[in-house]
Amino acid sequence: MRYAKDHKEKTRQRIIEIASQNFRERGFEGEGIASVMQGAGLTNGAFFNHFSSKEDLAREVVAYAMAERLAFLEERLAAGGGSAVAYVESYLSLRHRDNPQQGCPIATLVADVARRTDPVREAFAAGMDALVDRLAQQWPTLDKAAGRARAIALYSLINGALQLARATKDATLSEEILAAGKQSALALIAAT
Amino acid sequence: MRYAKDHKEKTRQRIIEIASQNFRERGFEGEGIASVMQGAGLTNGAFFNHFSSKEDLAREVVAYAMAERLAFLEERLAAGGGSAVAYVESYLSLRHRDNPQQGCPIATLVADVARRTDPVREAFAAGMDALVDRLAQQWPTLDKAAGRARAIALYSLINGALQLARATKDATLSEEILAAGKQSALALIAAT
DNA sequence: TGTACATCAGTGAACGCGCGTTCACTGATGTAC
DNA sequence: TGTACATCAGTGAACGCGCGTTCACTGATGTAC
Repeated sequence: MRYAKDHKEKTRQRIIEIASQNFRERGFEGEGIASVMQGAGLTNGAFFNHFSSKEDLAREVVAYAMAERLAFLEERLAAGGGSAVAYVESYLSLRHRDNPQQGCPIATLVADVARRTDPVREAFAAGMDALVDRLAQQWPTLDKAAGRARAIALYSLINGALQLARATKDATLSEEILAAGKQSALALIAAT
Repeated sequence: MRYAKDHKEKTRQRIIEIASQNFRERGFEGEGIASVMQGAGLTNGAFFNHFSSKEDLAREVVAYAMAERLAFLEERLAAGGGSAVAYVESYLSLRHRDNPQQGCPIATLVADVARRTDPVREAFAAGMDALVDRLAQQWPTLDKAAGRARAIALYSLINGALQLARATKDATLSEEILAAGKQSALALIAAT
């Protein structure tokens, strides 16, 4: 073969990584294939050697970003001695608000996903389910359904607050939202 | 003058109403001017008699939809004898999940707003602020800051859950999310 | 009252542009002998 | 080892299309006299 055995696979992965940042920053519809390929150091024509369509890339990006997020959650929980407090605090920080391109894909892509085709939606649902399962372990005394319910509520709350804070970024309201979200999320974590 | 005094104003309003539905359903970038105008029974050329640009329409739509939502919240609170329970239950219903085009503009437009220009964002922040103030009255025993904090947390939670339920609509996860969101939201309303 | 004119909301074709996608071609490298 | 060939990731121009926006024109109606 012409290149090292994993050359093509590495290129494909690079495209997915760039796209996962650009899609998070500008949305699926706000970011074009040519721009993604340029970011990966390639020209647009090479795109279709790797993906059958933009929608195909969207599916890969959602799966990749959600898996990456799960790994990040694991790491943060481990660093916090099993507690989700540190995770929530970084989630509702100014740093996360101002850097969507490498932040939680739920907050940046959920609205886009709701408008896309089944394969993209399925990838999102699978990633979401895994995140919920992992976060539910935060409350070992709750049974499975109750743990998942609380994890879902927590994700709804912090993801909803983060999106609101981003949309109101220039108003004082934005920091009020981050603070209120944090307070309520910490109470939810600590509830008996 | 050629038409009745308020003819142009009525047309303008009709365009805003159609656009507010279509933008909620397909996003700002997923819906075109020609399609909005066709929905209003006009051709695309007439658009610029009423708005200076698509971004200008976006600003009007956000202001309109947020004001409409405030009126809806008022009405629901009044119907519920001042309680937000009925509002939350309708918010996290299958009916609302499946009809974004006439539902809460926060859930459908917040991600789009975060990526738009200042005028659109300011309209959103103003509408959001009014909604928070109104919902805060739900807890007359709390002081102003605490009431707003709780209103913000409640909006973050239900809006976040609704978006997640929409993105996972075809999976069983979707109804699990609605139920978990409802349970947690009702607890938040009732908290002392 | 009747008629000529002014107004201006709306029409519809055209504009340049960027999009997703296609495709004939290139050229660096691995393989065969 | 050296050389001819096969492979295929990547190039770059082209495609049709829909977008936001512009503009010369239309024609229904109110106004002036």
